Amino acid sequence: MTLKDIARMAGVSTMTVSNVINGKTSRVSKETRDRINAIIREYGYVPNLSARSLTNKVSNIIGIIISLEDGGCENYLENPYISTMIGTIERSLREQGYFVMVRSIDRTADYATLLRNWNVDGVLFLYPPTPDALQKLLAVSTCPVAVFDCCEDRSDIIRICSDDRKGLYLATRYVIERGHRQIAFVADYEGNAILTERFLGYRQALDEHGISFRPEYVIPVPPNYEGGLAAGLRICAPESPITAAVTTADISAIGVMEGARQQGRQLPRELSVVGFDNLSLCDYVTPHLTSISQNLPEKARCAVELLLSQIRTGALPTQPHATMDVAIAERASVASLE
Amino acid sequence: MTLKDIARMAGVSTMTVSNVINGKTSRVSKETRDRINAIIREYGYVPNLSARSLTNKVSNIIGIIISLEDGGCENYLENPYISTMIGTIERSLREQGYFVMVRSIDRTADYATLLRNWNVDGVLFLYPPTPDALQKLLAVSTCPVAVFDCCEDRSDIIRICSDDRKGLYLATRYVIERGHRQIAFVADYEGNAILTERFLGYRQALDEHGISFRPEYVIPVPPNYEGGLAAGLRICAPESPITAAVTTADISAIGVMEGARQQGRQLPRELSVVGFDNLSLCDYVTPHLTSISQNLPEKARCAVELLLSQIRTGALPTQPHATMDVAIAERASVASLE
DNA sequence: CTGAAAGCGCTTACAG
DNA sequence: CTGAAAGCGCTTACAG
Repeated sequence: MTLKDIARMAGVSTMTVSNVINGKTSRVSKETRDRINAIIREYGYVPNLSARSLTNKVSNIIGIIISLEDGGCENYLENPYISTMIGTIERSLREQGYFVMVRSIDRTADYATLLRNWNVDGVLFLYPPTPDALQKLLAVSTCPVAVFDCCEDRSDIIRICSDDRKGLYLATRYVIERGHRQIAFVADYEGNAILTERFLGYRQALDEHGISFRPEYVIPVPPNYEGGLAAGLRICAPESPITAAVTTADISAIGVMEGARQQGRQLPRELSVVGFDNLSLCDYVTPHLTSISQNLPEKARCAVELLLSQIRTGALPTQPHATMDVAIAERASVASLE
Repeated sequence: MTLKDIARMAGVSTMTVSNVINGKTSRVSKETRDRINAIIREYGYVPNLSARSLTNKVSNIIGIIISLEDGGCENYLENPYISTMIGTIERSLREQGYFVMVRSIDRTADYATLLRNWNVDGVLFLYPPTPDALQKLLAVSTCPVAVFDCCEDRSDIIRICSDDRKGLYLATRYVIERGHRQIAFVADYEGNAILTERFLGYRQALDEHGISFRPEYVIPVPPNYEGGLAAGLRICAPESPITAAVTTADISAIGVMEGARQQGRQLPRELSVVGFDNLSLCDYVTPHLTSISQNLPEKARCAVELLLSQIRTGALPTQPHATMDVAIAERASVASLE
């Protein structure tokens, strides 16, 4: 069933049908409009969007790009963060009449090809590419781009971040207020903008409370389970004076707890830990993990809104950088020291 | 840059360019072929797939459908199972030259519309719809369909299951072999084909070991965290003789453990628990959860293979129903009784 | 208010 | 081995 079929049935031209479908009601009399709409409903006509895309030069397709280039998300497959984001993004976009293509990319060329294959209207990067990779990707981009958690100070793309500095500030202050003074920061932040932000939050909380920073309390591990485990083992080595650890991912925090346990520590009494992301995972582990919550659905929706605004107006939003607020989600993984 | 541009540059017709691109090499002389390929490479030509889709009636788009109809996956957003599947499916399809559209659907009409909007070549359902819903969906399907974990005995679609019965048989036997006799089955299986399969595995293991089945040991809760929690509280009520629980989802098992803990039980000593799915979650909880592993990547790849085979040959595979083997992944959540 | 025509970028018989 | 023409299903100026 095509426009032509409907036109024939209604005894009008395809152009008139097209006008009705696209709501250009001013150009069609009420009678023919009703007649055409009745036929459309009766036969369940559905427009062919490839054809529309071909003439309109817009596809209503948004790409969710998962960059594999820098191995930054080797285990994205099992990351509940990813499903949460994809799910919320898909739903928001669908409500706005868009379609979601999910695509992992190995090389910049894959990305360039995808965009032109389908006339993609806009793309969302779930992870920030490295500055170099981002530069290359933007060079070949043919549509608006939104990047999550990209801390680079550039104003030519949409960026949606969380208040990372505040996140670790809150986490660190929280443990300080409970009497901790020997606090580890678990993440290899150097060279990573977002982790550096978080590190600065940690520093700020220490400074405000007159606790001097000790470089040896920074445990430079990747923010995943294995990294956390290694950190936990080190933090809880015999004689270690550290009583609390702040992390940059729930998974990392869970690794730290496991490491502490392997060193024979009782949790949370002998080591307090704070996560980051506030995944439902936090309720599953023992002790339940106190974490920094990001409100992922809001983050996803905010990105979608900004991206669609750019697509529709053709202009970058006046405020293309949004920072989502964070808060501490208190559970049971931090002990008060007496 | 279009076919026409290339044709002009090479001094040939668009048809010749098209033939080169589509590898119909027999119809073009080597020289013009090389000339055209050089131009394509130089200018980085990328075909417009909407146009190709329009003429070819095939789109190379595969839909991953997430059915919201029966609320069966209310919390799919944070389910790592989903990201694992989407990730693996996307990668397999990409390697075969296909594109993935992810789409949640509220009503059958959404689905019908999607398929015709884009001439979708095939669809994958991550969750089995209810039999009724499936019937409706198939009635409007215009392409091959593959459904995960659909136990209905129908041979007109591709179905990829795990050996659910064996899964719970293994889980139950495992705890029996460790001395347990009072074993709860945690899931409201009635009316759910897949859960019924698992229940039958539980029964079989009991029977084989001469343990009589007790209906009151079936805890009819939904297979999620909250359901597990409720089950755990009940299983570990004072005076309850139950010493072990087998479940149908890791999340459910984690809920059971939490419920047991809330009743003051020591784990695993005072309650043994087995999960299902073997998510990485199992390593994160305390005690580490013994579970039934499904090999999700293989499951995803198998589905992709069968689906593409049907798309390419136009005929349902001779064996459209695949059952993936399962195994027990031993961790620390089951205690041996003396 | 309505229509005939051209065009989006591609492929496929059909001729030569 | 190569090309001219028609067509996929849609929309958009341009006329009337």
